[in-house]
Amino acid sequence: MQKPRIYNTLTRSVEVFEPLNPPEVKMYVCGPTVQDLAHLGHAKTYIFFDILYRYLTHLGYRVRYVRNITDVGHLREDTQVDRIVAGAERERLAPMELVDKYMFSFFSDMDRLNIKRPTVQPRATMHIVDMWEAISRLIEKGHAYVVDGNVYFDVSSYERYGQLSGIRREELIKHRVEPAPEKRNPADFALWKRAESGYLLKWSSPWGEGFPGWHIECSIMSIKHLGEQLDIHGGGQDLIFPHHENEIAQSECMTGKRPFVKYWVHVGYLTVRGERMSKSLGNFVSIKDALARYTANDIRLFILSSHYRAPLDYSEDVMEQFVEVRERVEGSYARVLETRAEGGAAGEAGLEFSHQVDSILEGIKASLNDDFNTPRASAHLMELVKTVNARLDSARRPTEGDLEKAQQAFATVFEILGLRQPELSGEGERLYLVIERLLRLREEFRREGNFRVADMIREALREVGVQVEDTSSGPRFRLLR
RNA sequence: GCCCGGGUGGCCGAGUGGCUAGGCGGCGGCCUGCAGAGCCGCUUUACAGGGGUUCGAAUCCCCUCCCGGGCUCCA
Repeated sequence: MQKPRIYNTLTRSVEVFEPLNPPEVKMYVCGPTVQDLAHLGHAKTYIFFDILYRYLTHLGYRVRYVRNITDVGHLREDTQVDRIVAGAERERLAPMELVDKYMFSFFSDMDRLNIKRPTVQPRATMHIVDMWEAISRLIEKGHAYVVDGNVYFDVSSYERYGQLSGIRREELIKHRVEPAPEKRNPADFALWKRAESGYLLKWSSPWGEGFPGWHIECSIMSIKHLGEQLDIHGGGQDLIFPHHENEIAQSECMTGKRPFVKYWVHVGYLTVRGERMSKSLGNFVSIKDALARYTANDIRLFILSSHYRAPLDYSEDVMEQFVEVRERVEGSYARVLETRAEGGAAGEAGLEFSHQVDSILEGIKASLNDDFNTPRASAHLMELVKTVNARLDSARRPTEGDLEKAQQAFATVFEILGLRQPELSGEGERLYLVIERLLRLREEFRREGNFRVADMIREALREVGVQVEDTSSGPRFRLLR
C-alpha cells in the first residue's frame, strides 16, 4: 500500500506519514472557543480534518480523534478579559449559558456539514484540576514561576522555543502590547491567571482563585485523552504562533518526551476579497447562514476545490459555480440509483468500464496520498461523473454489474470526501406520489400532442422547485433546492 | 521593520523542468415536440513584469511591481 504523504509545519516539508504506533493514529485538532457562531472559516478547517480522518480510517488506520471545546481561558489581548466572560456580558448571559448555547450550535453546524464526530470532544472546564497538577509539575521542574497568584511559563527554560513558528528568540523580546510587568521575560506566557473579586469564571487553585491560560488546556487534554506523544496535531494557520508553539514548550517540559507531536498540520485561511474571514473584520458568513443558502455538499465541494494549505476566497459568485458542480455530481449518482431501480441488463460489469472506474478510484487515492490534494481528487470525481454518464447514455444498455460498479464507486468517494449521498425519496413519500401522478397526467397530454398543457404542468412544478426532465425512458424529476 | 505565503485562460482553481489538470461560464453539434439533463467539440499557443540558466521554464536563479498573512485576539 502506498503511504500518504503530508506536509509537516515543524519541518516545513512534505513527509511520508508513519504513525508512531501503527495502525493506531492519535490526532488532536484545536476546536473553537464557543463564544459566538461558527463561520465558514471554521468550516474549512474542520472539513479538512474530517477528510483526513475519513481517509486515514479508509486506509485501515485506527484513528483516535480528539477535538476540544474551549469554554474558558482564552484571553482577549486588548482587555485581558476571558473571551467567554466578554461574550457573556455582551449577551447578558451567565458564562456557562453562553458556552452551552454556542457549543450546541457548533455541534449542530458540524453535523449538518456531515463532519464526523470525533472520538472525544473534551471541554477545558472539565480539566481544571488536571491543569493545575500539570502547572505544579512545571513549577517544580523550574519551567514556571508564580507571581502574585499568576503563574507564567519561563520561555528561557526551554531552548527549543520558536522551532514551530520559526520566530527567532531575539524577535520575541519585542512586543506590541505592554506586557504584564511582573513577567520575567515579555515572551513568557500565562499558565494560570489570578481572578479579581467579582470575576465570574474562576476556580480555586494552589495559587488562589483564578482561571487557566488558553494554551495549557490543549496540552492537558491531548495528553489526557491520547497520551504524551501524538501523531497529528492540527488547526488553523493562525494557531501556529503562539498557541502551538506554547503547547510544544509546555508539553515537552512537562513529560520530558520529544517530540510532543510528530506531524503538525495547519489549514490555510478562508478569505473574502483576499482578506481573512474574521469576526473583527465583519466579513464572515456563519455556517448557519451559509446552510440556509447552500447545501452541505455545495460547501464541501467548494472547500475541496482548493488545497488545504492554500487560502480560498469566498464569494457568492463562486458558490453558484459549486451549486452547478454539486448538481452534476448528485445527478449522476441519482441516475445510477434510478437506473438500478428500473433494472439493468443482465450481466457482469463491462471490462473497459470497470477498468476506467478503477483507475479513477486509484487516481483519487493517489491525489489524497499526495499531501491531501483534494482539488485533484475532485477532478477525478468529475471524471467519474463523465464516465458513468457516458455509460448510462450509451446505446448499449448498462448491465447490473456496471450499475453496481458505478454505485459502489460513488459511495466510496462520497464516504471518503464526506459528501452526503443524495436521497431518491427523502422527505415524504406522499410528495413523490403526487408528483408522479401529475407527470403521468402530463404524459397523457404529451401523447395527445397537447404540449401547451404539458408545458403548463412542467412550468407549474418548476415554480415550486420540481425540475421535470423528459428522457427516452420516460420523465424523471428532481427537487431543486 | 523582521518573518512566511502568493500573483495561472472570462471566473474559480491544480500543476516544481518536456507529456490534456478539472470545474463554472460562453459558443456550436448530437439527442428532444420544446425545454432540461447528458455526451462530443470549441473557447485554451493561460502562467504579474524584466533579465538569466537550459536543447527545453508556469516550474530553477536574480531584480522589480502588486496582494495576503504572522510578529503573543482568531479555525
